[in-house]
This record gives sequence, structure tokens and C-alpha cells, in this order.
Amino acid sequence: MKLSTRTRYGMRAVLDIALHSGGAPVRLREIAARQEVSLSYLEHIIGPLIAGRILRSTRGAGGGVSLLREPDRILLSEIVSLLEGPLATVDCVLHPGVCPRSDSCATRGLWTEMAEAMDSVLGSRTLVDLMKTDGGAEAGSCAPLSVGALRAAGPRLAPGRLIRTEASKK
Amino acid sequence: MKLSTRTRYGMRAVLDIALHSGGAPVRLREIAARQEVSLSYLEHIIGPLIAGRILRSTRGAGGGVSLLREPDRILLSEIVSLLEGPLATVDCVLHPGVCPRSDSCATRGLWTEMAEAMDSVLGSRTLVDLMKTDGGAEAGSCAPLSVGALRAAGPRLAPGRLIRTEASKK
DNA sequence: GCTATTCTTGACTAAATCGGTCAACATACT
DNA sequence: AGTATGTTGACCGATTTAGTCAAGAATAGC
Repeated sequence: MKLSTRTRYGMRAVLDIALHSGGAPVRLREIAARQEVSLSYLEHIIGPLIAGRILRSTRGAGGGVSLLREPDRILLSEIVSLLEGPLATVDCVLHPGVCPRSDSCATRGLWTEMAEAMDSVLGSRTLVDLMKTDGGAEAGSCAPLSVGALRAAGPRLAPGRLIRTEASKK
Repeated sequence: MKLSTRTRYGMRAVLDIALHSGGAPVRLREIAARQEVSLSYLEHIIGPLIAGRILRSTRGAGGGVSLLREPDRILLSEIVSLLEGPLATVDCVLHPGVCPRSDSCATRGLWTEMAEAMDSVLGSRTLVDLMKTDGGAEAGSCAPLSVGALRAAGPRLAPGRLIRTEASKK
């Protein structure tokens, strides 16, 4: 149940773009350097995000990638969905047909709730929430950020409440 | 982000045992038949559950596996933890040391919340909750079940509330 | 003690997935 | 034209997954 590196790097990349784009596109080369990911690999991670209309790209000198929407309009669940695929813990959650037991299976309900719990976290947060909590400690940070988007966002969504475990084990 | 078949089969196996054990041990052969899993594979799934003190086994004729505790004392998070490993979406959630960015990384908080959301679902439910919702449609079902444990359980824990997604997409 | 029954364990394997590199190409700016 | 940039597809090694198979150990019954 680990997230792929694609998703992890991708989320960091989008956040990086949000923080370092002063309106102008951000070069992949720079993102790769700041996030310490190889450029070749980053290219493949960016692809789906462009296809999914999270990012926009411009080629040629002075080009790069930038957010296609305001950061407060980008749900984190969208990013994960594009990179990791649908957030289903088992196939039968989305496609009951794959298993003949789907109707009567008690565990299927459980797996569905698990998936919904994850989706609830990612679907109630936007890129702005990440921007707010970012420690800004990446190499080459402390550059003039576009804080405008941050102010403009406001408290559109409930402040990130933690879903706590009552029975924390081990 | 799919659960392994180990975890899925394992959860069903434990539920099967809870439903079909009239106090007597349940043979692996029977569980495998009812759950349509190969015996050889089931054996490897049962192993960790015995080691994790969820199940108890008795060998020889008339032997089999049975629950080591009352079903209302068995958290579903325990079962998943034994079969799937810790429910961490990324390594740095449990071991911040693996990544030098852990302190300042905004995404780490997000992944932690995701993991906690899953754990919240699994940690607030016991085997009894599964027994209650089971459709009882497995082949060879409708046998005299030990309903005693079901009654004995009572509402020790909050009834399985769904964590719903406000922003359900697609 | 022998045998049948049942769980236990380890070795092994085919297939899929993951994490990534490399090279060719398309587009845009100067 | 030439350089800078993103885009795409082919490819690859390592790891993990999902099992199978076979030998063994414990127990019950005769």
C-alpha cells in the first residue's frame, strides 16, 4: 500500500511549480534540480498532469510548465488520480463485476470505506493547502514567490482537519 | 495503491473462520474451498495471522484453525497490518530519516493524513462488524453459525460510520 | 508404533509492476 | 539556422506479487 514515486514526485513537482512560478513557466530542468529527481524521469511524470489539464506547457526558449488553473481550484485528489490511478483499494470497489461475490461480500464494503476515507482527505484539500504548510526548505528556495494566489485563495475549504486514529497501535 | 491478494484473501479467511467455527477448529481445506483460494496459497496467508496471535492452530485429525480471541476483540487493522505491513502511504511517514526533507516537506503531512484516514477506518472496526454485514452467500454457507459471539459483542464501538467524500469526482 | 490427517515451512518460478534511462522528435524563440 | 525546451516511445534491470510444489512436523486414532 505504498504510493508510487511517480505520485510522490509528481505532487512535489506541482507544488514546486505553484511556489516558483511568478506567472512565468517553470523549466523542468529547474524543478528536477530542486526536487532532486532526474530530468528524464520527471518528464514522464509531468506528461499525465498536462494531459489531465492540471499543467500547461510551452516549448522553446523561455518555456516550461505552469499551472493551468489557480492553485485553489486544483484538488489534490486530481493529481493523485492522474498519477496513481483511481484510488480504489481493490478492483471490485469500482467494478463489482470482476468478482461474483461482490453483492454479498462483507469485506468489499470495508475496502470501499477505506478508499472513501483516502478520497475524503485528498478531495477536501487543494494545492493552496500544501502551499500554506510548505516549509520552503528546498534547495534554491526563498525566491520571490507568487504569494498572490495564496491570499486570493482564502478559506474556501475547511481548514485541514486531521482524521485521528482512536486505536493507534504498535 | 491496491491491496494485495494476501490481505484480501486473509481478511475473508478470518471472517470465514469466525462464521463457520462452532467452537471447533475450521480446516484450511474447507476455508480454501469456500473462499475459492488454493490451499497452498491459503497456508501462506494463515501463517502470519497465527504468528500475529489472531489465530490458533491445532494439527492432526480434527484439527484446523480458530480465532485466538473473541471476534469483538480483533481489530481489522491488526489483520491488515499483519498481511499488508504497516499502513504507511510512504516510507517517510513512519521513518522520517529516510528523506532529508522530512521536516519541511509539505507533502509528507498529506501522506500522513491519508495513512491516518485509512487507519481510522480499520482501527475502529472489529471482526464483529464484518460478521454483521456479511451476506452469507459463500458456497456451503447457511451452516449453523456461532451467533453467540455476535450477540455478546454488543455496541462496544461506534457503528461503522461512513467517511463520505464531499467532493466526489468523476 | 503405525498411519492418516492436518498444519508449517522453505524453495522455487512466471508474470507483473516499478523506477528509471536513452534516444528521437516536435515546437518555439532568437 | 540554431538553440532551447517540452514530448514520446522504446527499452531495461530490479523488485514484488501471486502463486505452486515438496518435504516435514505434530497430533489423533487404531
